[in-house]
Amino acid sequence: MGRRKIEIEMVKDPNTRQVTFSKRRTGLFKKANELSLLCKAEVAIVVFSPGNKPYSFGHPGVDIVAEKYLQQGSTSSDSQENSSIDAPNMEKLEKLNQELVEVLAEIDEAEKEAKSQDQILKEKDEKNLIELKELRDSYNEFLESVKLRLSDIEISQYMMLLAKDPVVGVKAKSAKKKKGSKN
Amino acid sequence: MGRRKIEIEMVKDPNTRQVTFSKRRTGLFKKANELSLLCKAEVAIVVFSPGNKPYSFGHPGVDIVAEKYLQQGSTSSDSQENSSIDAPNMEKLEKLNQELVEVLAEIDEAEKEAKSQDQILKEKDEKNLIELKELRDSYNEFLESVKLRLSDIEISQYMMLLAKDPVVGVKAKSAKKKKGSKN
DNA sequence: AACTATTTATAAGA
DNA sequence: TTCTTATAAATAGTT
Repeated sequence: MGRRKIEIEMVKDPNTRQVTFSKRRTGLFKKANELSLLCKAEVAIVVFSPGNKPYSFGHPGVDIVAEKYLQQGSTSSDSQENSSIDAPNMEKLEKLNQELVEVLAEIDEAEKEAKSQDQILKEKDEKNLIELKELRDSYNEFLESVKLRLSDIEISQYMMLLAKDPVVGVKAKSAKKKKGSKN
Repeated sequence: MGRRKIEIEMVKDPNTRQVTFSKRRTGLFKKANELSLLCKAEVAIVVFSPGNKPYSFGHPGVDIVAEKYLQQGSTSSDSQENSSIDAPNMEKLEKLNQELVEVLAEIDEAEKEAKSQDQILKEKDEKNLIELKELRDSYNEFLESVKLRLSDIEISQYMMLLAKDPVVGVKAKSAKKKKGSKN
């Protein structure tokens, strides 16, 4: 899909190969994300770059999907009653995932509304200004939630390390509440 | 990429959804295969269809790649003690933080501009429209990067948790491909 | 399951 | 390295 067709075989030039990897990994993850959204499917991907660096994508989470797969894939003929991951951190991660899903849906909605506004705005400029402000609000809201989730992670294990490089101070301005649709 | 553009949201019609799932799952696996061949990268994908049926792809194999992940996840393999995070994970968080900072700055700027737009808009409403679009774009961009990074963090932690448990028997199921590869 | 009109991904190039 | 842009590839709706 580029300037010219290429054979699907190892790219010889290391530099080009790295570039190709980055582009295609991004594309792969994007596709995976779309698949999960369009079909309510759960997806988990793990990739090792040519340099052997690990990358992963998961919706609702690599851990969750992997766990599910392991459960079904290897009929739990376990000798232990240890069937699920038992760690307080796990709970936090799941919660995080849940929130992410919700926020994503919210953002998506806001985006659509913004689109439909596009048309209306061509006639009403004032209305456009209002929309911009609202979008900004939901924007801040989102940032805040992200910050909270990061905090959870920190608490789990990264706190100490992050101490020297604290999570961004999101200056949540007037993060009202989600935008209401008036149409 | 079809007769017409579609929104990335749950396909309502069950039948259409199933068809979409099949098509896109095939496409996703194909992309994964190309990535592994072009870049000598190792890839593993697990997907659950809307009907909750598992599908997987792996090169050289789901189990192999998963295993590798587990291995790397617990670098310090000589201690029963769960050592803290390693440098690579730390890097990811820092990178995430960095991006957050950048986006915040961007938002702030956009906000200011929006304000000044208040005046200009009384004369030029089109300009405002553009502003709205740009804000929305950076919005999506940021969302995506955060989402991907969160996944990375999740997997890292998951690996560490799992390292304590005996994970096994992932039987590579319907992996479409089966090309010969010198592992 | 095939077929295309279109959209999307991306190989080169800047 | 990030941004274009020409082209290849994926795929939504159709048959």
